[in-house]
Amino acid sequence: MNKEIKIALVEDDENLRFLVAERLQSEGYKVLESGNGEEAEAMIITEQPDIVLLDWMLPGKQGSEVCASLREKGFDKLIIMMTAKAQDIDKIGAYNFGVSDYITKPFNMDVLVAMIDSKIKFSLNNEKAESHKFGNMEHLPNTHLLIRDGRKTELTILENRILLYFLKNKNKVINREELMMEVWGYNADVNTRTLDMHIVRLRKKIENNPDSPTYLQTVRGIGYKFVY
Amino acid sequence: MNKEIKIALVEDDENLRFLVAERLQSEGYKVLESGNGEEAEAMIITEQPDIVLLDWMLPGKQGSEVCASLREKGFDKLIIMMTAKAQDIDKIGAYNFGVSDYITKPFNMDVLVAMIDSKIKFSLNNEKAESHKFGNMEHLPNTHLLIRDGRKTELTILENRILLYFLKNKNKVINREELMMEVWGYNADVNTRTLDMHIVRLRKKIENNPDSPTYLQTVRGIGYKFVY
DNA sequence: AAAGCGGGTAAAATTGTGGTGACATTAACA
DNA sequence: TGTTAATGTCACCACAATTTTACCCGCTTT
Repeated sequence: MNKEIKIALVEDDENLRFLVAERLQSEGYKVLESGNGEEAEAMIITEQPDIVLLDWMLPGKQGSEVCASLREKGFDKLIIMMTAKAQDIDKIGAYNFGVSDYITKPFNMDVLVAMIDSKIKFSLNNEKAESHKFGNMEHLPNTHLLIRDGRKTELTILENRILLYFLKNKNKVINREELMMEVWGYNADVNTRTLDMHIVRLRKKIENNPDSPTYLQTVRGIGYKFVY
Repeated sequence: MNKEIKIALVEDDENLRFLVAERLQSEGYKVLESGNGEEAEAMIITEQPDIVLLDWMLPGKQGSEVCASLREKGFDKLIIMMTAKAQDIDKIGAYNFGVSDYITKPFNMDVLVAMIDSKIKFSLNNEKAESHKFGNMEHLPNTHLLIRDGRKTELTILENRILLYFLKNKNKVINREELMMEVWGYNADVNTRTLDMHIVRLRKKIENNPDSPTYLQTVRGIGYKFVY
């Protein structure tokens, strides 16, 4: 390993924390431990670890708060949420807090390590997290954020997915079918109006003047295209 | 089928794999099989199949890892995840690993085939990014755009279709019937004036001086021809 | 229990495209 | 040069595609 990777582990259950920390250390990572939200936050800001493993249920301060707070303070590395119930995350809208990914407890240690390895490789390759700029905006798909002149707007999961697809296919006319396939998958059971609705909502977030869109343009009779 | 479509099938359950592979082959696809994540990865990178069918639960390396790893290595084709539990995918955040779509096991073979067909249809369409140049103009049929010295003009569906047809038959005299057939199909119930009208509108966009067309010329008594 | 959020839908409002008739212009040929 | 048929142009309108408004539902948090 050519660079020491720091991982912050925020978990109040000491047994679990010990287990995870030991395993991660044995994998060659440097582990920073904390069992408390407030403390963790300060530590993370000063230490700037490459990955944060964050428990969802923390005494005092909720994981979501810690996460949102870190993002506020400009922390842009990976945050992996650890949660008890599988369904929680999406329901909770965790991505809106800036969570990059999550793993459900109880988890297999191998899976966790694999996940981290893969994330690390990715973020090292890309140095910075993936990001697309257009006009005075910047889209950070990993954090579901849209930055306009420094001000942040949160995107929902669907908005994020739609925008990302457009950005990957800029200037190309995308028909509704294709877009729906991309967003809802093959078993799309939503009607076309719904897609249009999401376009409207997205426009409100990305367009300087949503009434006359400059980026996300309609192509009458076909679908839309993203121009920049 | 004008092009051989390659599908990589990564599944450790040999019975299932055999069934799927056989069906896909009978549909005319070339199938590359693998029951192991590591091996599959190498194969996919070298073979570059058009679609990867990837089991989520693999011995050794998780499907998610394989997927993420493939994406890192620049593999940008479709990856369809096959998973046991319906809820898993969204919960797991599979899209973050680069999964394009998923199908839940047990699945109906017909559904799988339909899904693949439909996916293929799009990804093949996407490959062609044609462009036709004439004079100081450039026509991008996929974007419905006409670029004249860097300035863009939008084309409507019909304009785009008509222009494309002319460009594919440059210097050839096209009679009205043929053109109407091309644009409105065989049950065209529009009158001839309508076609002329579209020619006029198109000329306004493509001709430097629409009053005396140089590209889209009239062939009195027959129809039109596109000269360049 | 109530409020807030994401996301889906129906229905009304709006808009742009394309079709048409009426008329002008042109080209061909006597 | 006059006649005629073919083509060009204009202004208008219908209609379908799209946008907007307003609402519902399920879920979560307080």
